[in-house]
Amino acid sequence: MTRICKDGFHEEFREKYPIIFGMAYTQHVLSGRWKFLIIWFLKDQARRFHEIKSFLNDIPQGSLTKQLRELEENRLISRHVFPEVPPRVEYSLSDKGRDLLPILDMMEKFGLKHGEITQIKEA
Amino acid sequence: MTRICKDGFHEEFREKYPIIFGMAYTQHVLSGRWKFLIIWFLKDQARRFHEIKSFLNDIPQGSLTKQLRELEENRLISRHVFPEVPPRVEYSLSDKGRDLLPILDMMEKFGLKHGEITQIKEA
DNA sequence: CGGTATCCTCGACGATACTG
DNA sequence: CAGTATCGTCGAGGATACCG
Repeated sequence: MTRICKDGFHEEFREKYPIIFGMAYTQHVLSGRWKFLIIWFLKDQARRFHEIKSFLNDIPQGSLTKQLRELEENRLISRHVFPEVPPRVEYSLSDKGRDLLPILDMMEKFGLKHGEITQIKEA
Repeated sequence: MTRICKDGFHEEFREKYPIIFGMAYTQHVLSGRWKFLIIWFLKDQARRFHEIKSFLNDIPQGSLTKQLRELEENRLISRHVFPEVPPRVEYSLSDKGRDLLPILDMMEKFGLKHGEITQIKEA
């Protein structure tokens, strides 16, 4: 019987249980409340820090920075610093990040087909 | 400019920003550490509580119950109680849950293609 | 403009014990 | 067998202030 260990997508899983490894890895890189929105927002063009922040208007700067750093560590996006004053930084999708778009697309279709709002409290 | 509000996939989003609503909803129903593994495990056949627990051997009973309840609330799985002693409960995928399988499949492919292990500490 | 640095809250997750 | 009930931990996310 296949058994899952705590470390989720530990390296040994890649050979032993590739399916689980694959799903767990993808869930991992997309984990976080804003990541898939950021990826979707970058799909057509590079965007500046402030543009992303405006798009996600409720996100605190600190959180956005953290999410962007994680996306960068996982090579889903690239960060481009222009040596200008005032500073200017652009984020764009990498090829790896672009490979996620079909998944986001299917998630969108699933949500639109099946989405029901239950148990959402009013603000 | 499209702007995201805190409530994520609030009802009004369905009309205003269907793409965001769809992705957010799908992320929501799949949120949780074990859910996509449970769905994947149920893909071919109904499974008893204990079978699922054995598959996810590190999961505490309480956590498993909670994940199953949430999946059931979101209509991704069905719960079937057999009136026997000792009790017997089977979980199976609903049609809605089955619609997630292609997404899990793509997540698997993405993970296998791009998965790199970084920053995982040894147990 | 595009960040860091702190501190805090809150809920997911988990460990353990008990039950119909 | 398949759950509840309770309590504790831990870290993501968020609020706020300051910086190159």
